[in-house]
Amino acid sequence: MIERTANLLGVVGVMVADAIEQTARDVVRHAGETPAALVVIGYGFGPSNDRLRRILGLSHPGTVRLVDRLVRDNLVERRPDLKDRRSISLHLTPQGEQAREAFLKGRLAAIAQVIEPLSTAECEQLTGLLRKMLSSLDPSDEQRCYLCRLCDDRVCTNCPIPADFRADVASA
Amino acid sequence: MIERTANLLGVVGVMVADAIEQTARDVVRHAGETPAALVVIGYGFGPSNDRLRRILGLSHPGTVRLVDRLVRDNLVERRPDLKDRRSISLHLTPQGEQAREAFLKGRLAAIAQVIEPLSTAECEQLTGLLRKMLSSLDPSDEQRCYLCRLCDDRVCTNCPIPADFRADVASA
DNA sequence: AGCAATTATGTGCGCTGCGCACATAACGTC
DNA sequence: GACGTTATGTGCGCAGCGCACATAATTGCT
Repeated sequence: MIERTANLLGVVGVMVADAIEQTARDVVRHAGETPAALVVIGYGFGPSNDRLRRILGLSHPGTVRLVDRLVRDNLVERRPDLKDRRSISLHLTPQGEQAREAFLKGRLAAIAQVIEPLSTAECEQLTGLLRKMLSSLDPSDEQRCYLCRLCDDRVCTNCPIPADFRADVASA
Repeated sequence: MIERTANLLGVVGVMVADAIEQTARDVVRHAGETPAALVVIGYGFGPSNDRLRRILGLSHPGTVRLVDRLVRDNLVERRPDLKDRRSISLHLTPQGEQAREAFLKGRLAAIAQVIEPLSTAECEQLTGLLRKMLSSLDPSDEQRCYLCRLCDDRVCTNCPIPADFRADVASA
């Protein structure tokens, strides 16, 4: 019965998402895609407004206002893009780096609480199943970026769905 | 490394939650706790505003407005509570029943797509792991209700976290 | 070089979902 | 029958987001 499995995964999925959002509210004091923006900008490749927009799946004005919030909170700064004076380049402030670290750490801790009852062997089992689910997806590049928008790259080794914006990190 | 497992679960959890919310937007045309309200009211025990508020974890005014939306859309009706004339009793209209069915079906379908690459044996494995995670939780009754707020009771057999509001269904 | 089409950013405006403070009606208790 | 409690409903405002529009810089075409 795949339906029973799906139902349980639905409960756990929502539980995990709730825990992550709660962490975001506690640490970043913002909801929606704002914490994801913090994570993505934190990769340090200095994305433009439009690049960020595509990764987060937001409208253009929504992204502008999102960045406004982060700038107002001294978490992000807009730098001029020297190669294209229309564009801006988004970078984290030291406070932003700190907030990003705290959020990612809180995120992992919140999720770890859910898996805590599992034994080490069961964790390995679960890892295998999750990897299989993720690697079997056939999303476009943009969708992959969207999925990875909250991912903690420090612990994401051998990622089953490498988002292509990671490539920009190297070139930054 | 529990952290790598946690990170992957974070990605899948958000993916599942996103898929469920997308279904809600498509079918119910509302976001937030509105689809959950439809599911909970659909149990048919005629919850009061306050009962619903506690299950969904919303403020009282937020719940009133939520019900306003559902009433405006002809999905829910407020009936007088004969035993307590302060209270109201929330029930789905035929349209509401239909919307609830469509949402729950869409939810299962969306999640099933994520599990689809797994074999039958792997599904069983996953079910066991999910059940262990859920049954090991130590939430209060209210938290349990909150977790089950989107659950499809038609396929939830031998629930690891039985929400106590289910008991009201029998007495309704 | 010059001018149109494209691209990137920012602004007014409104919508949805939600919480706080407050008001009102019914219940229970003494 | 008066008072505290409980249940519902109402202004009001805020966060997050999208649409339509405006403006500036780049690209491409001739």
